[in-house]
Amino acid sequence: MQCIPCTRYAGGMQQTDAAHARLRELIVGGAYAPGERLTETEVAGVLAMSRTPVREALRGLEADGLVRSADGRGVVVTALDAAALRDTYRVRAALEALTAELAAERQAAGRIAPAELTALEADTALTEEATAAGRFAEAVTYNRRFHSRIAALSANAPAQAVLERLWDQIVVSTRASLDPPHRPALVNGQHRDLLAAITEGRAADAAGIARRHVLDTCG
Amino acid sequence: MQCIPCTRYAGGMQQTDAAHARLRELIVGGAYAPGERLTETEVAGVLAMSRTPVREALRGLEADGLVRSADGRGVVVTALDAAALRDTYRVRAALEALTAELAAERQAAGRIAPAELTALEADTALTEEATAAGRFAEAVTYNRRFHSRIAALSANAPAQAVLERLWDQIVVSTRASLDPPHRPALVNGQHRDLLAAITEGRAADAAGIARRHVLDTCG
DNA sequence: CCCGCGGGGGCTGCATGCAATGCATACCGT
DNA sequence: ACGGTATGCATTGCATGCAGCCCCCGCGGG
Repeated sequence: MQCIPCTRYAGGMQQTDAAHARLRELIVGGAYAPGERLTETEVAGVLAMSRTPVREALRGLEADGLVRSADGRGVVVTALDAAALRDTYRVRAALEALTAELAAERQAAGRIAPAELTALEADTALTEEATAAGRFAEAVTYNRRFHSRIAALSANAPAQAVLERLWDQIVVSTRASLDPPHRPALVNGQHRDLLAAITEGRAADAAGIARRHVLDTCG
Repeated sequence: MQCIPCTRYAGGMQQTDAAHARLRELIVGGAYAPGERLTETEVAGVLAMSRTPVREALRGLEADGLVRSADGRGVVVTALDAAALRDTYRVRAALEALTAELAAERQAAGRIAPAELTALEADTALTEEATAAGRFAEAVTYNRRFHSRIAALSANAPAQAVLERLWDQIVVSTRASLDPPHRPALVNGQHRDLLAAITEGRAADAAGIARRHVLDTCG
């Protein structure tokens, strides 16, 4: 269960937040399949808390697009159909283009620490290794980290937040078909290209490569 | 109090949804100023319901980015500073470019009813009229409707949803300074250009114009 | 006069009770 | 045997009670 960049796991961590985080992990991790139904009562039992925080957590997941309300009958894990998935990929492509562009601009302006780029390179290498070794689950994790890191380098919080949510939704709805990565060589090559464009501060190139990359992985 | 395209005001409308919708109107409408503090108890009193639905509504508004949790002391209406506002505008620019591009593509494919384009033209004209007559609040309303309509024409639900949220946030944080529209002539001219690009199915042009338009209105 | 400290109040967070709703099922009449 | 209806159950939505926390204010000591 890849512990995704859990935003602010520190501080409050009330039961509602705990329930939200836990359920998110379960859904994104595939423990609950798309289409599966969750009732507050049942979840409350599983998480050993009362229905109130569970209820709020479910509403939060609904706002995240991970579940849909079943109109008074609990919630259902969101299953994006092909069309919705394509729409989502398009939004992601637009935003990854933006974050890549911004990251490249910041690099050109000397506002990015070299260690950040090194880490990015490391993720690229790890993704390639895992792919080559057939450890696909691991590759997916590194892949996501690569993209998340670029989003972080853009220093654009709203874009970052939206992208995280989109990524979650995509993971859930493509889990069934994602195990064999589509074209590993293409993907990894594009990662290299993108990394190079950012490193060299070529903003427009970075944007174009990122967009193309996302749309290529789409279907 | 511009009655924004209230999504699905029909059907369920439980107290939680009512509270969410009502509070959103109040915040976006400016009745609650950025930085203002809201407590569940107080809101529950004002809306004449118990704290439970209010509590959920506040969480929903937080997910919408309209309020921020004051860590146990209620919530505070979000006030975006200049940097955050610029980041938000950049995300909006990327997404408006996407929706304009998609709308133009759909038009080129003959998938858009002429009446839709007529309505778009009408909004443009109304915006111009209101601007010329100095009725700025009205102009803002038509302006938003113009952009929302294009988003709808893109037939991309995720993009549409994100854009609505961004727009709300921007309205709240720019209300103080928005009353005098920045460069009316420029804005209206860009609307015409965008409308033309979409009508003629020039997708790439539409994307570029939309992006430029949003970034120009930014600051 | 300033600083530390303790009590009180307000507010949240959670649990639980209650009523309403919608569905499934079983029963009864034909 | 079949259709319609009534009943029971599962489950939500909301209200309220209770405990904990934090902040503020006032008081006493230095």
